[in-house]
Amino acid sequence: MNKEADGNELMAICKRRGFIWPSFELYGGVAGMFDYGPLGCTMKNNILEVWRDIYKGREGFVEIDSETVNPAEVFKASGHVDEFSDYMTYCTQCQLPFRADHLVKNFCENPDTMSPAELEGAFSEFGIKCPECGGDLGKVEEFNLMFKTTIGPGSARVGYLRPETAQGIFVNFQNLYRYNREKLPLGVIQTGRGYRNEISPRQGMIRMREFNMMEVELFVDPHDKGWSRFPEVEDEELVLVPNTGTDTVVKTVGQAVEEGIIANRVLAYFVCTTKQLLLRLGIDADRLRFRQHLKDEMAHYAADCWDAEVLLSYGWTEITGIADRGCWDLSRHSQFSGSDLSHFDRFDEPKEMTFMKVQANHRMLGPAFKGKAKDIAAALEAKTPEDVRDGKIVLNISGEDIVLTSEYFEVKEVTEKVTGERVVPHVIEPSHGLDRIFYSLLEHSYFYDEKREYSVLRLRPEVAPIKVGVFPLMEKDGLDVLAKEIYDKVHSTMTEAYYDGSGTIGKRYARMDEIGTPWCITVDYESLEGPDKGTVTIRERDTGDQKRIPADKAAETVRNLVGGLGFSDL
RNA sequence: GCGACCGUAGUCCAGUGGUUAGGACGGAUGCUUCCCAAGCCUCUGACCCGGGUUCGAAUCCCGGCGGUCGCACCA
Repeated sequence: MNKEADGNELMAICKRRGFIWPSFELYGGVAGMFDYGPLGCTMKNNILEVWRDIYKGREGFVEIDSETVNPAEVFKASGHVDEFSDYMTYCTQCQLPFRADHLVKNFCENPDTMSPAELEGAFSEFGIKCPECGGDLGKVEEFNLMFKTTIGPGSARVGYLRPETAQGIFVNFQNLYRYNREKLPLGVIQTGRGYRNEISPRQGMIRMREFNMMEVELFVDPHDKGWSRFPEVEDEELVLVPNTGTDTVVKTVGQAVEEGIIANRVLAYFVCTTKQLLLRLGIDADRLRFRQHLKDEMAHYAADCWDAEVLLSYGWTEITGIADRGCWDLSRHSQFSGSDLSHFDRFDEPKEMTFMKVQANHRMLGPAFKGKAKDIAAALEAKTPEDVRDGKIVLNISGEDIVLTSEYFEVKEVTEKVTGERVVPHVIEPSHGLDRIFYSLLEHSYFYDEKREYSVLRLRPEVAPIKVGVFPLMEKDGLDVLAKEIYDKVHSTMTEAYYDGSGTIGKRYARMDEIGTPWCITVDYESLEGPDKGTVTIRERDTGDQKRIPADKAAETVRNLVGGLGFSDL
């Protein structure tokens, strides 16, 4: 066993010590589902708090919490219903799976609109066989990566469990925009579960059917993709794998933008923010890189996308994606809902704008069209000079084509004072897979200590579920009384402590090392009498070094250490 | 979804038709002034589920569920 984590040994610790448990083991288990045990739950919360500290604390973004079950309309607009739903068939002979609509492509007009029965009909009508072995094709089945359900009794209202939390933010854009007093940039964060009905989940916690996300949606002015704090990170280095090749390059954030490797400053800033977050959590810098999505790899909504990848026992694995989703989401929701989801971009000073405009001639329209004149005039003025053909404009008013000749309108130059324009905000999305980050931290902090002959999790104090073990050297002679007093003072939901008086002292240290507890406090006989009366020892996990500190300062000391104070500065 | 392999205490392994399923580690308890998984006592705890064959099944057969790996699928 070496420094690189052995996935099995690590998973054994996780299961044994209560980080994660495969779900429903009592009933045989379900692949791709895991429960967080007490230690895992605490550690997961700690990761969330660090993420919140950066996005809500440092950047001042706002947090919401939206529904996990969404009506179908949401995912029709987002594109997930179409993109995540395929008709599949299997060859009855060689069992290979095929997209049913692809097989009938050469025979039918609109294969993607056909029902399963129509597709099966087409197989027999056109004699379509398995392209691999020529065998008969089986039944056509819909395979959708989203979990489907119904909302309310009956099956009238179709709903889906969200495959990402992002849509909850997009559908609340108007509320959030007003909350932010109609200003951009507008940063919104949300954490919660997403669901994908994976065909065959593998790789443990890496591909889960129900998973936790920490998503950030930053709405920016499409004309301004800068970021005010950009200068702070300009000189920080990033390990990048651009999609122009397969080479890894090291560039500063500033260089990456200047050389056009990363599309814009705001995207680059959040690539860098992601690096800061991951390193602060305890990802090994040598096993972290940012890889740009290939053009054909990009999700249907993404304009540019960088993945934070970490090296795990499974290979390079995506744990965070930072995407520029452009105006896709808001445009689509605007189109499907009929609501205006734009931002009014006020110019610094109003512009005098001169342009050609179609103006209705009300004097002629009124007598000619009577009651319809008002609608016609409005429709007419919505047209542009380019709509004039052969001196005429054709309008369609409630299904009726109306041809207007030039006496009913005038194309003239007008000068207007324009104070701003409506734009659909672009979205920068750093989306973090919480479970994947959680697992990566365990792998990167896993260390087999040759001297001690057991495994140690070198977790950063901020994420370690238990901050300090509190032990009496022996559970008698009043040592246990003092140790329990100290435990009571130190232990809180933010600074979890663990009292242990059983077995030998070495065994207790080992137990704490194995779950990543950074420090242990031990009450010994010197604590009770002699020159060191009133002091206790505190031991550092990674070095085994010990110092004596006053017992009544234990709680304060632990808080300071968690806050970043060095052990050697005690 | 297909194929191969696999399924025994919390964990790792033994048992391959026949008494009460055995060990190690772990966990609990007690003793020893016990600072790095020390020793000793005692205790705890398992044959994935269902059916079949058999006098008798953890063991053989069938089915299911689950796992690992490969293929396929997927971010």
